[in-house]
Parts: sequence; C-alpha cells; structure tokens
Amino acid sequence: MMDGRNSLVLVVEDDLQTRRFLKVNLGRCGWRIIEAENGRAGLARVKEEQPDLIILDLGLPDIGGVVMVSRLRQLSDVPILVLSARSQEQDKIEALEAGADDYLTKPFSTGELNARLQALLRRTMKALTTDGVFVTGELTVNLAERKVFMAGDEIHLTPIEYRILTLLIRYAGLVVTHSHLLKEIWGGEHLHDNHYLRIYMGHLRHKLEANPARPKYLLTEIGVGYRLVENQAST
Amino acid sequence: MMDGRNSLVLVVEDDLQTRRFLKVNLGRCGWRIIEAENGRAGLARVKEEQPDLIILDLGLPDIGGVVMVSRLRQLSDVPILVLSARSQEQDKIEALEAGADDYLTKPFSTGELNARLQALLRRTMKALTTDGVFVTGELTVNLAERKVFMAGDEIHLTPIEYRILTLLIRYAGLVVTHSHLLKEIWGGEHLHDNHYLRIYMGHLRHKLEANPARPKYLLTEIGVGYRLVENQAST
DNA sequence: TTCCTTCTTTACGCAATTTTTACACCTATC
DNA sequence: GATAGGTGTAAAAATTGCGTAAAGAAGGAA
Repeated sequence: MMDGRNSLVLVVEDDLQTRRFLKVNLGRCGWRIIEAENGRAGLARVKEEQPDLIILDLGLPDIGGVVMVSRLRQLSDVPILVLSARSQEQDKIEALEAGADDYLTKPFSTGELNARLQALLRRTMKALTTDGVFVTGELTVNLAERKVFMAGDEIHLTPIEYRILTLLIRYAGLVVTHSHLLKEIWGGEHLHDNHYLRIYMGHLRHKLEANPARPKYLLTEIGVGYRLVENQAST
Repeated sequence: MMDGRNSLVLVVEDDLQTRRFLKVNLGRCGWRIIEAENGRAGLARVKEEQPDLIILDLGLPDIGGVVMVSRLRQLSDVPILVLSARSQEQDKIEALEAGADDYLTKPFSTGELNARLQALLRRTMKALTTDGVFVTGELTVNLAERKVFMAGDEIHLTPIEYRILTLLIRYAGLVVTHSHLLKEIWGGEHLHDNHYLRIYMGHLRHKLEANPARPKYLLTEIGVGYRLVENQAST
C-alpha cells in the first residue's frame, strides 16, 4: 500500500469527471482530499485549510494557469503538481517557471500520479528535516552532535562506520555505488575492493539492525551498492 | 487530437499513393508536411528546411536505403523513421544499424504511425523532461532510486535485467535491435548470440508481465529486436 | 610498557546471479 | 506434413558476489 496517509491534498479542477476520478483513486491510496472547482475557490481553500499538496489543472475557467501558480506561491510554499492537457505544452513550461514543482499530462494513470505525489512530498519533507537530524524508522542520527540512536539507545560508531552512514544518509533512499563509497571513504585507491565495504556494512548492521541477516535499513543492491531506507514510518 | 503541432515532417517516398496517404493523415493530426519523391531531392530538402523528423521509404529509385540513412546522418541528427515493405526485412535492420531510429512495415495504420512519430519526438525532448520516473501502464520505474514497481508492488531485478530494462526505457516506444542490446549489455563480443536476450527477456516478462506468453509491455520484433510499449495511460 | 580501540588482512561458507545446456514452440515455405 | 529459422521455457552447472568470523597490525592513552 502506498503511503499518503495524513496528507491533505487540494484538487483544483473544473472538470467534474476528472475531479471524481482523483477523489476516488487518491482516497483509495490513503490521501485526504479537498476540492475546488475554480481558481478563486482554490485560493480560498488554501488559506482556510493549508493543504500539504496541491493538484492544479491548467485550464481553469476563471484564472489562467500561470497566474494561478504565482498567486498560490504568494500564499505558501506548498508543492504544486500541475495537470495539463496535451494541447497545453507551452503553458506547462510556463507554469513550472512560475513555481510549480511537477506536472502531469492528461490522460495519466493512477500509478503515475501516486508516484509523483510521493516524490513531491518526500522532496519537501527532506528539506524540512535538514536541521541536522536524520530519522528513519527507529534510527535517529543527530548529525550536528555526531550521535546515533537506535530505538532510543545511543550507539557508538567508529569513524569509518560513521562516515559510511552519513554518506548513505546524504543519499537516503538512493543506491550508493560501491565505487562511490570506496572513493569517498578510502580515497581513489582500493577502487575495486568491495571487501572493506562488506565488512563495515556488516559492522553497521550488527550495531543498527535487530536482525543483521535480514536488514531493515541497510539494504544490499547486489552488484551495485548499498541503500539506506528512508521514510520508514515507524509502525 | 494528437499533438504534432509545429513539427515539420519530411516524407521521402517515391510512391505517389503512399505520399498522398501520409499527407492527408498526418495533416489531419496537425503535422506540417514537406515531400520529396527521391533520395536526391530528399537530401536537398533537409538542407533547405531542417525538418524535425524524417519518414524515409527504403525502396527509393535513386539511392539505396542504407546509403540514404547514412547520408542523412551526415547532415543532421534528425530522427528517422524508416518505411519498409515486407520483402525488405534485411534492409530495415541495416537501416537501423546505419542510424535510423525506428521502422514501420507497410501496410501500417495511421494510429501506429502517429504513435511512432510521437515516440521519436518525445525521445529527443526527453533529456529535458526526465524527472527520474518512467511510467507506462502499471509499470513504474524510478530511475533515480533504482526501483521498479508493477501494479504497486516493488519488483526486484538483477543487474542485467535492470540494465536491459533501462536501455529499453531510454528508447521507449521504439525498437531496440538485438545487436544494440547485446553491445550495450555484454560488450562487443557475443554480437550474434540472441540467446542471452531471449532468456533475460523471458525473466523480465516473468517478473513484469501478468501473462508472459502474451506480453503487454515487452514486445518482440521478430528478426529485429525488442520494444517497450510506452504511454499506456489508464485514464 | 600494557591495555584498548580501531583498522587491515585472511579465510571460508553461503546465496544470488550468470552462463551453459537442452528442448518445445510457432510460423512460413516447400 | 516435414523442415528450418527464429523464438520462448526450464533446468542444470559455473561463477561471482556477499556476509561472517577471527586473527594480526597500527595507533593512542594511561
């Protein structure tokens, strides 16, 4: 199941059918929806309800797409996903320049919409938590104080272990390749010796994972590198 | 309807009837058309008008298909769609290897033609719009995170499987020839061993297709290569 | 020095992946 | 129908890559 729980999405769209489609499908994925059928109403609802995300149709009857985006931007920094018909290629580019964060061309699939919405949320979340503390599931890393906690207990990491972890945090959710890790931690020498990595990942897992044989946070991407899982909403 | 506005298409085709058919149907879809009835004229018009896309018949009276493709390639990087009769199986492969981007076998439908032309155009614009997520139908590939989803479930791919898939995504909607795939994945050695490809395409279909025997996404182009279907938008 | 922590090196068992091998299929042509 | 070319499946064997344990080496602090 996708993870859009608790997130409030405002749909600004004049076409009833599309609105209904969005309501049903987003609702099914756990998003909370509010609606507006024109630009004026949309702006009002943003002030009232402070949504976490806005889906904006570019072809509104009362306010043009670009204008709408910039007005929304005056109100808040909420991520905006723009919907455009095929005939509005130009509008869509202008909308992005005016401050929209992503776009989707009609018709689109539920899967695609979901993927985009989550990517948007994740991007903005990440910016928020950049106060020096990284959290995923039961793992908390205080980068400012160089402290690592697992399920409340402070964990001592050696310098190399810590550097590996912070590198993974910097690219949380993404795969960091063997060569990237090796280069960053040991310098350009042992470039083809994944051996060290295996050992240190073993150490990290031993310290951070409840079951090192079935890691929840530090995942192996065979033949490629390692990945630190992000956004593990703790149960 | 479809979006070919502003795009200039050069049709190089000696057969009057085909030319007329293309002119009417492409015009109706919003493409702007210029024509040439032989290779020499075709080359001239490319220099004069700099089209966005070329449709090239392989059976021209004055210049052979392969030669024509390479001459065009000397002039520009414009995407080339090759038209071939059933009897020209071999020619079409050579044309692709000479630098053509896709092919269509006569007779073809307007819908097919349009889809191909758009895939070609999109490919040239793709560098701009790639946000790291590829979607077609229920298949979602997050290239940034190196994750693959089918109908919401994450699918694990092995390194080779993933590389094949991403190569197909890079040319989504277009054919990728056997030799292209082999060269890209295994290097210049096993160049005539389609065997590996069959096996790995089998694996991919097994993992990504609901019914591997009747693939919806990973299509076989007999004698040529494979094609990943794009833009399967489920309203 | 001795103790302690950390890093490096070595060795080995296991699992995932790739390669090899073998065979069944489908379609078109003769 | 037989045959051949291109194709898809299924399983093995071989290879590679991964994880663990444990012993030696380097540095720092008491």
